[in-house]
Amino acid sequence: MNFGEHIKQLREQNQLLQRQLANALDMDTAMLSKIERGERRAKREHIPILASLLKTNEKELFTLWFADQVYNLIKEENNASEILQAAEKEIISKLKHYE
Amino acid sequence: MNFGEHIKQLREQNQLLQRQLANALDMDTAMLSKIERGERRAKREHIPILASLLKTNEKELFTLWFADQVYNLIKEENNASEILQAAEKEIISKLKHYE
DNA sequence: TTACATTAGACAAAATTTGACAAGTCAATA
DNA sequence: TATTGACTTGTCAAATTTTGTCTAATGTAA
Repeated sequence: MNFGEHIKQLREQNQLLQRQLANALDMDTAMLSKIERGERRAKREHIPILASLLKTNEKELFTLWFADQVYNLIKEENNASEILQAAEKEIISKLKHYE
Repeated sequence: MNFGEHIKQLREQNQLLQRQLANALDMDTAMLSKIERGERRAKREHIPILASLLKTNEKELFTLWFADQVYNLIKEENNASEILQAAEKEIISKLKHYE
C-alpha cells in the first residue's frame, strides 16, 4: 500500500473531504489530490496532522511515508532487494553507534 | 563506515590525490573534501566513476551511498530501527510487485 | 442545470543542493 | 622562516528540485 492510497482510504473511512484535510494541512485540494495519487510527496511534518485527523497510528503512518521515500531512491536499481537488505545492516549499525 | 570516509580510505589506498579524483568527477577539491567528510553528498552518477577509479565494487559502493541517504531520512526518529525494519518489508513487497 | 468534489496542467514561488571561489590551516622541507 | 602542495572552511550565487497556486476541466449527484 502506497502512502497516498493509504491516506485516501483513511480519509474516506473517516468521511472527510479533501477540502477539509487540505485545509488542516494548509494546502489546496489540488495538492492533496496529487499527494493521494502519488504525484507529489507529503512532508514529514504533515504526518502527525494526518495521523490525528485520520485517527490512525502515527508511527505506522510514518513507516509508510518513509517506505515511499526509500522506494523512490532505489526502485530503478538492479538487485534493489539485495542492496536494500545490505544497506539495512549498515544503517542499523550506524543507528546503534550514534544512539 | 560512512560513504565519505570509505571513499577517502580507498583514495588513500590507491594513492590518489583529491585533485585527481575531483578532476575525474568534474568538481574542485573543496567539493570532494566536503563529500569525504560527509558535509555534501555525492550524486548517484558519481558512483560508477568512483568505483572504477578506486578499483572497488560498484554495487557495494552504491550500497554505502544508499545507506547514507536512508540514514539521513530516519536518524532523527525515535524507534528508527523498528521503523526501518517495518519499512523494509513494505519496500520489498513493492519491489516484487512492480519488478 | 447547478453545485460540489476531485483532477489536470501550466506556471510561479520557495527551498534545497550544488558548485565556484578565495582564504585559511597544516605538514614537509628547502 | 619562507615556500610549496594537499586539504579544509566559509560564503555566496547558480542551478535544480520541490512545493504550491491558479485556472480550467472532469465527474457526479440532486
